[in-house]
Amino acid sequence: MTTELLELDVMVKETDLINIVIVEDNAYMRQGWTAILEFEDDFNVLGAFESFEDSVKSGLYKECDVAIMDIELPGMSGIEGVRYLKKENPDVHVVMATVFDDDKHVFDALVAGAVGYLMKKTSPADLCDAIRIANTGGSPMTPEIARKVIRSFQSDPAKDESTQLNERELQILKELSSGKSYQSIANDIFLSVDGVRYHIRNIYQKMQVNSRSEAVARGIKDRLI
Amino acid sequence: MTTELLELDVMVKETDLINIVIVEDNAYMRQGWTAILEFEDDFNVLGAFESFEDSVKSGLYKECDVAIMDIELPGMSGIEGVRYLKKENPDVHVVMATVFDDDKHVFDALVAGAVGYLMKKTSPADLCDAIRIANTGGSPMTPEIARKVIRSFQSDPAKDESTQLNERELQILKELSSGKSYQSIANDIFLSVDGVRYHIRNIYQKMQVNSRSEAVARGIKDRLI
DNA sequence: ATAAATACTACCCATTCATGCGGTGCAATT
DNA sequence: AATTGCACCGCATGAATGGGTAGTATTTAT
Repeated sequence: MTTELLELDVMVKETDLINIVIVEDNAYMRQGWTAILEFEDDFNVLGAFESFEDSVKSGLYKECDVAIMDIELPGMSGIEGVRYLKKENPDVHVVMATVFDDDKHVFDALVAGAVGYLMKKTSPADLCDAIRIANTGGSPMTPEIARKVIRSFQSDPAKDESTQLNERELQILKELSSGKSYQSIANDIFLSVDGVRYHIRNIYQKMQVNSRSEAVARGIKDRLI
Repeated sequence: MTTELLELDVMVKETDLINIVIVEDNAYMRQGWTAILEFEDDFNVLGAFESFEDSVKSGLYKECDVAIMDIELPGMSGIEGVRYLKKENPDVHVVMATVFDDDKHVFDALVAGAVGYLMKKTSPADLCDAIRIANTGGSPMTPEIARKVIRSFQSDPAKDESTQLNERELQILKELSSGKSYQSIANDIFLSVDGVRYHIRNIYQKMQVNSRSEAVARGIKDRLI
């Protein structure tokens, strides 16, 4: 009777439509995506949340096919979210959609279990395509991101000089590891604080990190210190 | 004539009086010390400066017997200052007078070349005594500081459990080394951000450091990570 | 000779950190 | 039953950090 009809209805939806969950803290972005995706005939937006925690509470993941997730979220980050999802609802295809395109974020996300990685500036059409790709087992990503991924497989020892720290940077990295403040380092090596910052930026970029402690940890592990 | 008299005058001063340079950025403290020391018959305050750089520019160190120096200074720190002085004017006896009493600051100062180490709360009388002690080749320091110094010689491997990181702390130290923010760590180990902070405080205290990168560096070197 | 590249210097701004202080709940001790 | 110690939570604040952007002087390349 009624229940059977309802069940049938659900069945049809589940098999025909791609069920989507959106997690994005920016309200404009979230609503924009929701509107775009709702407009597609083969999409069904189950819910849109501003934090990963909220999305979990909704319990929607068990019927979700594809999740679009921001990395920068209040509370648990998108990357932590993916990790969590891979344990609890491993069937959900998670696509990261963020503003970060540095190697670390990309790889962290992919390692954590994301199947795709988009930039937020991706066009609506591409976003939709990405979801369809993810749903059918593919890995949507921009060419730039793809390049990064590819590079990670080839030429592991292909460390060109652009990833090597020069004398100055090495010196500063050592100072960093000793816990000195920028100001102290500047005094030690006769540079302005901003001069020190200039080198530190470069160090972080070369080492693909974004904090002092990461740089120190990596530096020690790579025997640079 | 006049010049000879002047020279004689200087000679007398140099042999009779203890020539002192003060480096302390806090104006109240600086003026207070100056007043206290000027009041003593055997002291001669050559100058009082708010930064080490200023004190160097004055050129007074070449006739200075004892320098009282703060650690926390704008620009070059007191510890860096001592290091500098030990090269340029090694005959100056530097006494650190600061608010820090943690092992690291104490040892850094002493290693850098300071002969004494006082707390700022030291009484005027003790301060004067300290200067006389320093001038005659002694090492003035409070009993607490002395204890720290002594401890550094005895029982190097006497690491009681109070300096060992427990399970929780070790776990957090590892997270710290990976560059995660407090918030991320909190999510990872199911604690509040302030709970994480609580442990980090303890870690820093046990490891005698006061920054994330120092903790990471030490942790790796001590094979805790 | 002019255009890049390099090594800084300088500001700005939001976030993160370090740290002090007080408070809560719980378990072992006395 | 009262006390103490420990793990943790919250709040507040100032300093340090990271990232963006832009400008300058000196080399180096073209």
